[in-house]
Amino acid sequence: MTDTEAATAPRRSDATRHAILRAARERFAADGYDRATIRAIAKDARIDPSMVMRYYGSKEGLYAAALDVDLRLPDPAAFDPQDVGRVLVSHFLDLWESNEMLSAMLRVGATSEAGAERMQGVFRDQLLPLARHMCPDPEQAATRAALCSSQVLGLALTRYILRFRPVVALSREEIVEWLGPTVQRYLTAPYPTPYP
Amino acid sequence: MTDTEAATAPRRSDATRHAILRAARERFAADGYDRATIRAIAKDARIDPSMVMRYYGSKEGLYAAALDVDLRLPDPAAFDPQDVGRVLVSHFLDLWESNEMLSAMLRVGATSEAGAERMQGVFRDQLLPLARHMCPDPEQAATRAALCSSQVLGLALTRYILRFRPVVALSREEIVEWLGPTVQRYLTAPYPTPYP
DNA sequence: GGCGTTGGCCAACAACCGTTGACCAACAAC
DNA sequence: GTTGTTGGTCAACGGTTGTTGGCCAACGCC
Repeated sequence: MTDTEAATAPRRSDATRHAILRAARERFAADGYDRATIRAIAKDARIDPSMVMRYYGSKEGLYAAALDVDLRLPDPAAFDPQDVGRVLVSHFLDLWESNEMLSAMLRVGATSEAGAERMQGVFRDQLLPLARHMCPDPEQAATRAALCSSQVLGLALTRYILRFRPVVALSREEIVEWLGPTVQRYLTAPYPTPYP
Repeated sequence: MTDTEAATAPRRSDATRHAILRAARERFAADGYDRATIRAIAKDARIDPSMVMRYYGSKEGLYAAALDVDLRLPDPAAFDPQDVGRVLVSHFLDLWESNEMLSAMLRVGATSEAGAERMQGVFRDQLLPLARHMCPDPEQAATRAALCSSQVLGLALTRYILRFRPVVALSREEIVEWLGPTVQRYLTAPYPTPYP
């Protein structure tokens, strides 16, 4: 620490910090904001609850640190614009199943005001630029991006949170086949409902 | 009560019971299961918290009584099968905006296991029969009904819970125009994606 | 060796939760 | 007028939560 904000030599406590974050994501994803207690998170990370406070200040602070989400959306130049629907749905499925962060974010978003606002930010900042590149009229980009998120989040909600049986039973390919065209239409269809 | 389970003459306490239920629905819708405390609900209903326990046994019991949801889905014979998408989306919009029960159910469903199971039941029991009437292959009815709910609940989530700005800004007609065809396809399209 | 910093545990606090049971006013029945 | 029922309040219990502060062991530096 003698250095003035230099390359931050790795501290011994970094492992603990990381363990706390990992446990916090798991608990937030499984239990939501209220039921995910600091005590339970600390027990998972095998440290004392007071350590969580010391490293992250408060429960709110821990939540903010744990759910720093990057959707890692693909580059619009990397695929055929006519495939954007399938590509996106497939990507979100990957995201949701490889990482507990999104489930955590969704559960907390449905639980607390702060969580909802953070979620707004994530989808606005990351999905909107892609929508701007894909849709015919840039003025509609926000609306179209939001429509996409309504379907994608609806899938996540029914599949990972509410666990509707038929949605859980769907295979990855079936989901892409069903939702891909929907997302495609929301992003690229010339105007509301120009098909039968 | 002297009568053996007869027409139940209206008691004086019925008003209180009803006030409790109304307050409970509001609180569950606004705060979710955990944050909707019995004390707060009782204060809204202007009675003592212990009355809630007396009338509904426990918080779980209150929740079960407050969220006895009837989707009142329209009769399949009452509209053109080609319009089922728009009819359903429009109906769900009505439902969501006329009543706080659905918001409450969604928030609690995202919060607690019991809430999620109740929600499964509601959509399975009430949406599935309609799907059976509408879709080509009855074997797929469950899947198609679940896909519909994924889109409808995704809309409700982003509009009423997370309050994504562009979704909130959409007018009723725009929503019907955008989501109607999606729901229509999920219910009646002959097979996954038989269009470009 | 002495000593400050770091990483950690322990015990407690104040607040709030669901829940309980004792108590009370009003009213109807007899 | 007594008595039983109904609708309601009040005060408390036991448990859990986020949060705080004091104490302790290990290590690096001089």
